[in-house]
Amino acid sequence: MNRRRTGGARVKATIYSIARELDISASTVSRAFSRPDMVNTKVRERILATAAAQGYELNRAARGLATGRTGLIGLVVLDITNPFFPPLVRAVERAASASDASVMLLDAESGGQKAADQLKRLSAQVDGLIVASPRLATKDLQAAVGSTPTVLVNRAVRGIPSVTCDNSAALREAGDHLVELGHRRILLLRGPAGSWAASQRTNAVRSWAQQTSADVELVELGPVEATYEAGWHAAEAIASSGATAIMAFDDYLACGVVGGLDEQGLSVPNDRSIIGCDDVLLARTLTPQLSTVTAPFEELGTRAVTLLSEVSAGGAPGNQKLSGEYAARGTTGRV
Amino acid sequence: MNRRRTGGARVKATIYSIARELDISASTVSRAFSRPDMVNTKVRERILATAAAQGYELNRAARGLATGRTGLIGLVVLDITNPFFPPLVRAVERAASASDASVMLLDAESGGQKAADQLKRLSAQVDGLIVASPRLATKDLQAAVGSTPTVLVNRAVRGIPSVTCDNSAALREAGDHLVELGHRRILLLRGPAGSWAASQRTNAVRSWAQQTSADVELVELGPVEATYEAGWHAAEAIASSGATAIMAFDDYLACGVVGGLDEQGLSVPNDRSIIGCDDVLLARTLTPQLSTVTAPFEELGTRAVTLLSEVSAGGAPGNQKLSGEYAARGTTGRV
DNA sequence: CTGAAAGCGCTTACAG
DNA sequence: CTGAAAGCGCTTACAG
Repeated sequence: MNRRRTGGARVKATIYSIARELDISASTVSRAFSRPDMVNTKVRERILATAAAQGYELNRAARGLATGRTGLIGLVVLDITNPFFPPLVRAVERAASASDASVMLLDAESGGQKAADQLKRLSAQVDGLIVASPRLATKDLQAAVGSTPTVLVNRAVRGIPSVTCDNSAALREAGDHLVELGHRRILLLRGPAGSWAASQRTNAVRSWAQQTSADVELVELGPVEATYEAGWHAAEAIASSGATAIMAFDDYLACGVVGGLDEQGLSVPNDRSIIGCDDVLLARTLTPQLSTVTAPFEELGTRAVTLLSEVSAGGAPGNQKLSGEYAARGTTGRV
Repeated sequence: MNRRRTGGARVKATIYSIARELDISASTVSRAFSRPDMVNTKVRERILATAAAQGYELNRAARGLATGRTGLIGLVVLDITNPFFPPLVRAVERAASASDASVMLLDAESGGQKAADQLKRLSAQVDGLIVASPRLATKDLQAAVGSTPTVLVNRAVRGIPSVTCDNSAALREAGDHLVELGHRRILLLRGPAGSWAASQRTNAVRSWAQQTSADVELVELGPVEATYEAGWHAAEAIASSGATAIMAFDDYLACGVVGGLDEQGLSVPNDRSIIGCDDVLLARTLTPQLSTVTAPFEELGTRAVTLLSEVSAGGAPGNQKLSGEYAARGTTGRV
C-alpha cells in the first residue's frame, strides 16, 4: 500500500490527525475549537495553524451526536414560490448564520399529509423549527413537531410561541386613506380559508369599517386562494360589485386583481383603487407601484431565530407582535 | 428519582430502546431500517411496530457519522430574493426529497468573500453541492468546494459538471419574431458582467443578428445588474436609443424596463416591444404578460440532483444542456 | 437471518 | 491548562 503523502498527511483531517501531528491529545484540539479560552494561547495557535494546513473542517454531525445539538434550524415554508417567502427565508438564513446555525429548508407545497410527514422527519434532525406554513393543520403541526422547539411565523397556535405581524393599525390607516380619497364602497377581498393571517386582516378591516365615522359600505368577497390567478379571476366580480376601492388580503392577490381589472378595461388607480399587504417584490414591480401594508421581513426572521433559541434554552416565550406600516403608493387615487 | 413511565418507556427512542423492548440486538433493529430485506419479515414488522409506538425517528447525523454520507445536499443560490431562484429551489427540494435527501440552503447574497467562507463550511457538512451562484469567483468556488461533489447550475466551469440552459435557438426565434413584426433596430440589454449566462445570451443574440437575412441593427447596452431597478434606470437610455424593440438579459430586468419606459411615457407593446428571459413569476404577472424565453426549472432541478448523485457515485458526468423555448406573449407587437 | 464488537468524529466530566 | 476515557446513535464486517 503506497499512501501518497505530499507535504502534509493526505488523510482526512480530524481532531486526531491534528493531535498526532502536534503530539498532543485530541481533547485539547477539540477544546481549541469548542471552548478556545480553555486552552493555552500558544497551543491554540499551533492547533489552528495545522488545522488550516490540513484543511480541517469541523464535522458538525459528529459534534451534534456528542452534544445533542445539531446546529440546524428547520425552516418550513408554505410555498417558496409565493413571493412572501423568499425575503423571509433570507432573513432567517441571515439570522441563523449569525448564530452559527444552518438552515434546512422544507417547502411544504401547500401542506397536506405529505408535508406533515416530511415535517415529522425534519423535526428529528434539527435543534428547532421555524414554521411559516399557514395551511398545515394544527393537529398535524403539533403531532409532527412533537417536543422539538418550534416557533411559528404569522400564525398563532395555543402553546407554541410565535412571531406575528399585527396589521390592524396599518389597515385602519389604509382604510382612512381610501375614505379621504373619497371612496365609500370598499371591497374586502379575503384571503384563504383557514389562514390565520387572513382572518386577522379580515377582522381588522371589518372593525375599522364599523368604527369609522365615515359612511363606509364594506363589501366582502372570498375566501379565495392567495394567488395571482385567483385575483385575476376575482376581477370580474369586483368590477361589477360597485366598489371603487379594493383592500386585498395580500400583494400577490392584489396584483392579480390589477391584471384582471385591466382585462375588464378598468385601470388602476383611475377607475379603481387597490391596496395590498406585505410589500413583496411584486408590489414594487407593479406599474404603478402598489399601495400596501409593509411586512417587516427582516425582523420577522430575526425574531423567529431569537425566539427559537429562547425556547431551546428552556424558556417559554410568548407571542411577539410586530407591526406593518401603511405605504401609500401608486394604486390609490381619488374616486 | 421517579421516572414517569406511561405505557411505553418515556426515554428517547433509539435502536437500543427498541432492541431492549424486543429483546433482540441493536444490529437487527438497525438493519430493519437500513437494509430491510436482510431481516426476517416477522421480526421486521415487530421492530417497525415498536418503533412507531416509541415514536422512533432515525438519527441521520449518527447514520451519517457511521456511513460517511449525511443525506444532505447543499444548495447555494445567489439571491433567493431574485425571482429566478425560488422555482429552482423548489425543484431541487422536490428531487432531493424524492431520493431521501434534505437540502441545506445557503443564500450567497451576491457572492463575496463571506459567501466563499460559508460555502467552504457548508461543503464539509453535505454529501454534495448544487451551486446556482453565478457571481462566486471561480477560484473561490473551486477552493471552497474542495473535493465535495458539486454540480453547477447555469454556469460552466472547467472540471465541474453542470446543467445549463442553452437558449440560443429560442433567442433566434425571438429575434426572428421581432423581425416579422417589423422591428429592425433592436436593443440588447446585456446582463451582469461576469455572468456566464449573460455572456451566453449576449453571444446568441449577436450571432443571430449577424446571421439573419433581415437588415437588423443591434444596439447594445450594458452590462447592467439583473434587477428591476437597473432595468428601470436603463429605460431612459433605451427610450432615446432609437430601438423599437428590446431583448433583455432576463425577465427581472425586462420588467424594470417596462416600468421605466412607462415613466418615460412609453407604453409596451405599443411604443416598444420587449422580450425577457426565464419566464419567472414576474413575467406572468406583468400586464400585458411578458414575451420571454422559458427556463425549464423543474428539469434544471431534477437533473442537477441526478448529476450530483452520479458524481457522488464516482462518475464524471459532463455538462447537461437543456433548452428554453420562446413564448410570444403580450409585450411584442408590430412596429 | 442474527449478534457482538469496533468504529465514525466529536465532547466533556473527571482526574491530574 | 491537559489527557485518558466514555459516550452520543448509528452501521457493518465478521462470525455464527
